[in-house]
Amino acid sequence: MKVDKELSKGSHELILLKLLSRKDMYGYQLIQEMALLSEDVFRMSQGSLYPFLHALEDRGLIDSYAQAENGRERRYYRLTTAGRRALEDKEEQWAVYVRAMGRILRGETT
Amino acid sequence: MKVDKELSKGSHELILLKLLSRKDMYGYQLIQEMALLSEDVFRMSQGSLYPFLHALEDRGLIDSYAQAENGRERRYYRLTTAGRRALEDKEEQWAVYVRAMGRILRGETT
DNA sequence: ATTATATACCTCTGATTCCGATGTGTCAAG
DNA sequence: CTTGACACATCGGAATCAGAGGTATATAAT
Repeated sequence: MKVDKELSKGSHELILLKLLSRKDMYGYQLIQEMALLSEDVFRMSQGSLYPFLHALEDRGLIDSYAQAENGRERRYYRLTTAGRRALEDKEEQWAVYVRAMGRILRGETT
Repeated sequence: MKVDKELSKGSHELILLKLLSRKDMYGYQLIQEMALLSEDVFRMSQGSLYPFLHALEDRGLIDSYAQAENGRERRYYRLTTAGRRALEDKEEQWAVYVRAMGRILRGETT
């Protein structure tokens, strides 16, 4: 099942930072892993991914290095220290967000 | 705590439909209830809300009626049958979305 | 050989979503 | 008689994202 993109939008940063926190990855690979892990709920397009990665790099949350593998040039992205901090922050925000939605959906008064 | 708006964006439709499924409400009231129930995690601005409500009305998910209360004119919004269906759909999508994010954050291979 | 497919990178443009700023007017409290 | 909470609304800009398009290589199929 695919959810409306308005929902999955906005979680891209958290997802990418999280994936990169486990191992360095290149763009194409990030798209595949994201789809695999989420069971196809998150399918980020290349047109979204690459500008996004460049922006994260500009903000200093990730950096990158080129590496040739079986003749193909790949650009690997790696989480920086600032990126690791940003990830922690995002994960906490995610938890807060989910709890808040839970309260609304269950209709609790507190 | 307030989460980055990129996260809370996209949940507006689900939240509004859910609130209206419990009782008819007017715009200002929706903003207040949303903030109260979410403990200030979701603070929708008027500049977002009213165009949003009009759009939901155009799509037939809600309708509205004016009602005067202590001299003040209020426009109450009410969920339609189509709106109720949309809400069910959105709630299911929300569950799918949260599960998928959970898998990614926990790093499960399946 | 050649064609198709998967891999791998990238940019540009438009659509959509949302918020801040701004505007109108009412009511109650000081 | 002014300030602040209430209540409605529009407009313009900022940000996010996907689709369409472009380049190029490796491999499998025909």
